[in-house]
Amino acid sequence: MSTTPPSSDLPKQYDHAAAQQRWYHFWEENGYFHSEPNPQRKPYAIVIPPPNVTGALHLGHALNNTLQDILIRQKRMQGFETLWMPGTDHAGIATQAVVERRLFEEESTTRHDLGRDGLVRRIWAWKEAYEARIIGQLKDMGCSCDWQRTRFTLDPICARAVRHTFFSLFQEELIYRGKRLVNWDTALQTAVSDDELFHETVSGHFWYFNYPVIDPKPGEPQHVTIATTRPETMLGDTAVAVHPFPASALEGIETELTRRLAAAPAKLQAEIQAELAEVRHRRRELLPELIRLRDMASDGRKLLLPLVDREIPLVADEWAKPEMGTGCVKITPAHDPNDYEVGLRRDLPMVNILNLDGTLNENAGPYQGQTVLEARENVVDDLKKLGLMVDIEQREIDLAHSDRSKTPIEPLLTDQWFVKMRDLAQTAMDAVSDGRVKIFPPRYAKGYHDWLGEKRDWPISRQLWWGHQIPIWYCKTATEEELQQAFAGRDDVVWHRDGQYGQWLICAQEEDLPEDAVAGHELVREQDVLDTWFSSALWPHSTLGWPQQTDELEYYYPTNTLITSRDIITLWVARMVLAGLHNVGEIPFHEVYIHPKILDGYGEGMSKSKGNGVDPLDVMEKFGADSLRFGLAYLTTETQDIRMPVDFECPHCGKLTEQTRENRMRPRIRCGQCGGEFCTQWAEKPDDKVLPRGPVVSDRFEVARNFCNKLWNASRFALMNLEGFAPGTVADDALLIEDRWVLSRLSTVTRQVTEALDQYKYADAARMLYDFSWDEFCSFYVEMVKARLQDPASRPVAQRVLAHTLDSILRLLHPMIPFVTEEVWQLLGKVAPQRGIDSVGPAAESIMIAPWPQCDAAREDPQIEARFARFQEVLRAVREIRSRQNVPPKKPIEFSVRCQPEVAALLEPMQPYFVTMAGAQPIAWGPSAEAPALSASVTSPGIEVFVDLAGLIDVEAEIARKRQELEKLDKLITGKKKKLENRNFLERAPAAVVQKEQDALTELEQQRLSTSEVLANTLELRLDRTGDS
RNA sequence: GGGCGAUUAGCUCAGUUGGCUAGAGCGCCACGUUUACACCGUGGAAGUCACAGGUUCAAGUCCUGUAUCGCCCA
Repeated sequence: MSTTPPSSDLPKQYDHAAAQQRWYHFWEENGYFHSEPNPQRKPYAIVIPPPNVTGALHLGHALNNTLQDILIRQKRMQGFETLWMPGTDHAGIATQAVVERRLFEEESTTRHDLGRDGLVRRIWAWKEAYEARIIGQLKDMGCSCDWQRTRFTLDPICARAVRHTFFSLFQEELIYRGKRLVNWDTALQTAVSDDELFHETVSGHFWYFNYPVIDPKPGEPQHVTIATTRPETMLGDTAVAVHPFPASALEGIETELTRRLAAAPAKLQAEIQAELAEVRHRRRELLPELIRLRDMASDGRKLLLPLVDREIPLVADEWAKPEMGTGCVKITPAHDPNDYEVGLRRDLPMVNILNLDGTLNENAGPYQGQTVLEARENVVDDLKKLGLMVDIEQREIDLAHSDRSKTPIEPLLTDQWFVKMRDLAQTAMDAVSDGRVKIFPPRYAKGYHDWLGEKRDWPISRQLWWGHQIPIWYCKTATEEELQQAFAGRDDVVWHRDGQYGQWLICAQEEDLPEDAVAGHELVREQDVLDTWFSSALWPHSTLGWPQQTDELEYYYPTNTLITSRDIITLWVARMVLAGLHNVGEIPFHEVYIHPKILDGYGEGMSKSKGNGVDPLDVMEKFGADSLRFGLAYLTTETQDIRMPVDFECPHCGKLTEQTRENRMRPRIRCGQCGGEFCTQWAEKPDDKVLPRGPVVSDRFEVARNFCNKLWNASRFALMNLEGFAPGTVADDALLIEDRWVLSRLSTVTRQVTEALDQYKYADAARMLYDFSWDEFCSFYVEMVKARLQDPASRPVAQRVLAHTLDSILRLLHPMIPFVTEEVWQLLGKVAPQRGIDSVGPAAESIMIAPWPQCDAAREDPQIEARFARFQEVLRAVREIRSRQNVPPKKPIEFSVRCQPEVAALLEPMQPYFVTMAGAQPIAWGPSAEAPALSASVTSPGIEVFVDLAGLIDVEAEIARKRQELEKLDKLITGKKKKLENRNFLERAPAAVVQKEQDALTELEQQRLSTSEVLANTLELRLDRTGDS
């Protein structure tokens, strides 16, 4: 058992660092995080979205994991057998890229120097380091993951699941090998994905060339003119396209522009006007030519591709834009994404002219061996010599570059592996549309359906070394009989014929095949690895042991909830659903909660590359893990992303410097207050790095920090006043008003918080608990119970209710702020180990495993709550007058309240509390209560409060006040009257609403009457006084 | 270009099925160390609910359009 400081000597400020250390170990050592299948209880399971081992966790991860831990801790307290399955993701390309970059920067080594095994070893070392760091961060945050079950997407258990999945998909012929245009990085010689590109505008040229027409008919043109920014690609042209309906296309554009012109603001009109003129010009001058070409295309006319002298067709396709260039476009299907689509549509040959290193191959004829740029120059020269070049324009070109090598990307047609999505996608769509998988907020289901609905085949191969190597062996020479013989009696090897290359594709389910597995033939292993998402798609069942039918799989699957961010709904969530359905025959989770994104002060997403990120460790160091968690939960609303302006905190003087777009990438910053310099995450040079680091923080966590501290101090008060605590139940008639009230509110809040968390309304739950703890428990209950705690007669009941209420508040808050609640729970356990008011029992040895509070409808008392509301209203009025009139806090005052008898009846029992909480003594209640001659007043619906301040009143202040009030009342009364004079309103609005408005008007008029009376009195008094002096 | 979301106090955000005399925290102003808390207490000031139309007895809330910002997809 860990030690806690004696309760008599608690610090005024909660020491988060000490508590975090103490209690995380305590929980872990007691095995509270671990879960085993237990038929006695219902399971509740969450699988973590495995963080990349690329780097440390950022604030987005902190949010994601906080929300999961809140649910897991709540469900654990609710008695479920809860499993939070942790782990990390190998993140193929990202991790390999990071390690390769490091190697190059630090050792000037490339992956080719190290070789495949060498590189993979280095990446494993990186993974070990970062996995440890990530898990450390999650532990710092208090995450209650079952660490004994930690998985990694590349570990043997996950690898086996990947092999089995690949095998069965291959066996079912849902995996195939095919061509695909990829973004080829010629420097690194790998394909890169779309999100690893950046676009840069470079200055280039637009060349116009003529392609001769073969055997033109009389009246037909001798040439077709095309334009291109990449002349060398003409060597791979397999067609020239012209629009199939140029007339209607141009007409459509003109109509659209005319419409836009009419609607456009003045400043845009000139631009549209110019476009319109251009289109009209084209309709007159160019259209007849385009129609002629279109007719030639449908007549099957061919062109002669210069330089390589290949016959290519003229085709009609909508990709040719009649409003652009010459209206004709060359088609290079193997080297342009749009042309590739045209090639598929028009069934054109695809001629690849590039080697993997970026030089031209044998299909480029005389240009073979030249680089792209050399070929470009030569092609242009040669076309010029042939007299086929008609024009050159200077032009800005948007060029895709590889983020990793910073070199231009070449689109390249290569062999890739694919998963057929038609049927798999449908199963995943059905699971959501028939409600087996529910997505929250529901609007995100649209993107899920739209994306899956395209049913595009999933390219799963990557030209990398870090990942699951595809379990395929090629064999060109064996016959089918030889394969059957070699693998006789084995059901873990299947093969299909690859017609395109005349070879066998052999897939092995469990074990790698030796090169000589087929006697007399060589097997060659596929070098590519699988897309990372292929392994993460299996995460919910692979982590539970699939393909083995483990107890865990049986018990926890399907898991309950998946919590993730919206950018991977398609990449990950959709694929988990279809993989789960395919492999296990069951959805992977019942509900998906999509949480907000964290943005910076400018509304931009936080990212490493932008330099606007916040490190959760900085937040935890300054504010504590509880504050980080509560702050994030408090901000997690349904529709809003979380905007978080951030500051650099000067390590010398503590002064904050706002982080701006200008300074956020700087390696060093000078503090505006003390002039001291500090370094940032961008520091790389030694003379920057020696400076102390300035953490990036956000004051948005102050609310949470203050709240934790408030809770700590209220607990401190309770602990200090629970001395001599005697456990015992409390009979209803022993409860005082404030007890009944706080118990009533506690029950309501318990119900509302439970409901809010069930619907992933984290912010609502956090706000309700914040408001209840601070505004009701601290500001009222604790204040009101103080006197009773001094009196031996009333002390025991007060102690019991106080201990019980604090106990419940702690439990309700525990999922959000686990450390401070455990700290207090342990302290409370020392002074009140047995507690409860309905029944007395021992407190759980840890709040983590204490039962979740139940609401108790019998305690909910509208009468008491109404009484309290009135009390608070009057108390506020008295305090307002005191403050307005500058009456010293300790000076006793007297007041009277004019109100209906039933309101007076509600207020009367509260009399002693006015004395203790506002230093004010009521002297009269009810309809006949009169305003003293000299008074300050506050008027609110149904209640007028007068404070007798004879001789002390600041008359001018009251007069000004009353005049202002009258003005406001007059405005409201006019509005209400107008409404009530409106016949339509009286006739059409529901009677209850009309009545409500009528009552409100009566009330306002009453308030006005009273206020003007007081004003008149005061004015009279001022005259008297003036007369006196 | 398509889809989704946002726009409410100086800042960051709440605001249920239309019924609102629009709320909170921070910041600001005034007062205050009363036996848990200055990471506090009490009170106050502060809003053309982005803009323009429309529906309705009634619009912060519903509809249409515009502007600005963000995210996703091409």
